[in-house]
Amino acid sequence: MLDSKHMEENMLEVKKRLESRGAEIDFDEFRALDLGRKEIIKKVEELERERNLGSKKMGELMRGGKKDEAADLQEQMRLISEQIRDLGELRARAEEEFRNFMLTIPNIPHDSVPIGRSDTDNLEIRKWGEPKDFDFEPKDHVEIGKDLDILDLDRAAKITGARFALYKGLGARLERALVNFMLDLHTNEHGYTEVLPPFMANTESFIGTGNLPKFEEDLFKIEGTNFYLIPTAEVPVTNIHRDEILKEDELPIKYVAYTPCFRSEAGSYGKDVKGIIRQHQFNKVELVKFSNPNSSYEEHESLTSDAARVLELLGLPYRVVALCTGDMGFSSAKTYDLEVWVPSEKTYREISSCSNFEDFQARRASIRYRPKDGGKVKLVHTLNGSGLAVGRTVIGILENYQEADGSVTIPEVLVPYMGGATSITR
RNA sequence: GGAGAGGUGGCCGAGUGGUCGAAGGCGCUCGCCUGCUAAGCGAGUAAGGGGGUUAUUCUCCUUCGAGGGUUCGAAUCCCUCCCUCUCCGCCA
Repeated sequence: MLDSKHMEENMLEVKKRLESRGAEIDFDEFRALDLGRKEIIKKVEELERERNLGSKKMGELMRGGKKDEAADLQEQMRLISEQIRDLGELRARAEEEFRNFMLTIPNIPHDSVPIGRSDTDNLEIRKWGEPKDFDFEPKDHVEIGKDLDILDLDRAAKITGARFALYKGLGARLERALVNFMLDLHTNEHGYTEVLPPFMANTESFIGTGNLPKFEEDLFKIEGTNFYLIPTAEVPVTNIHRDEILKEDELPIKYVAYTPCFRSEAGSYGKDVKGIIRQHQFNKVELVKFSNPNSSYEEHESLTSDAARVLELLGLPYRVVALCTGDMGFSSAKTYDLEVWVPSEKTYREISSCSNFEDFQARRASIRYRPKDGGKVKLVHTLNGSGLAVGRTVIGILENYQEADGSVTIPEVLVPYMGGATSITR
């Protein structure tokens, strides 16, 4: 959520920046809702003040035993109370309307974000590693998985449906090995604290991160509750500190969490239907930071390189891309995507998305900190990034490490996590 | 699932209809004292919103788990819901 005061005072600027990401906001409506709300607040508060004064007087009269005077006053007060009740309802409605409006406005892109409309306008920042030259035609991960009997998509479809996976043998082991490898790396070497959150969260949490109210169709809802399956650990982990005031000394707080992620993938029919690129359920290790606003962009850089380090240690070629204004997520002020090389497609595919939300989520979720110098409490900045999406890392390994004989070599760092296995063979 | 207790400021905790945004303690900030540390003494210390200045100050309103109700007036009484704890039952 944006700061409504800032919006009011910099309307043209904000409008321009939002348009750069393709968001058309009706500022006339904003103004009308905001002014209407303030006007009614003023009226109600004036009446409430009268009521408070009257009540105080009433207390004095009662204690002084002046019953007649008290009776007169009581009648007046009754009228005021009625008005407060009526206007109070209007006020509640006006404030809710205003808030609902504000909740649908996306974040303002940071200055450094390239302007553009779609992913074709994204900016490549850097590349790491050399895509391998195969002296045979590389297979895609579906074929590899089938041939090695480690990935069974047909049976997953039988069990549940399309866009689900069944891993088998060393395939299942590889998924688990990656989760453990990533968690160990981020906790031991990058200073993150491991958390294991609930895999469902309530409406408030989803509003906090910006997934609700606008994107309900992307989520799986649990019938008969106000719980949704999490589409990313970002939701439960960011909400760890919802409605809290942190100490400045505690910042930055850095969490890493493994969770499965559940996405309805509404609107992506026919897209990435093959293999395990796009699933209704997938595993992810997520990095989340709560940062001092002064240093959130440094934290963003380091978070991105923490995620990239996983790819480097696994020896997977990747590139870093700065998303353009038109391609960024709703809540983000700036996003880098990490993209891993996929030999069968001869292209890079997203494997991690690292974002700085500035105070957008913090304002929605009321996550603040008390400055050391004793000033007013301030909103923190929140950040997160995949470190990494596990299923897509499996794709990267299967395809980049495949051999002419159909086997797949296990990257050295993973061997201890694979029970000593150095390759997957038929 | 059954029975009971409870949710109050950054934290703990008192408070059963008006004098309560709320005692006391802890923590924190500043000052004093002190060879260092600790202790001691004094003062200050909730958040959100509206108005006014916009630099500080000022002023008003709201908030005692959430939402309704009773009342001239609710932290306090009533109802519903959420959550926590204890005991019993069941269960991974």
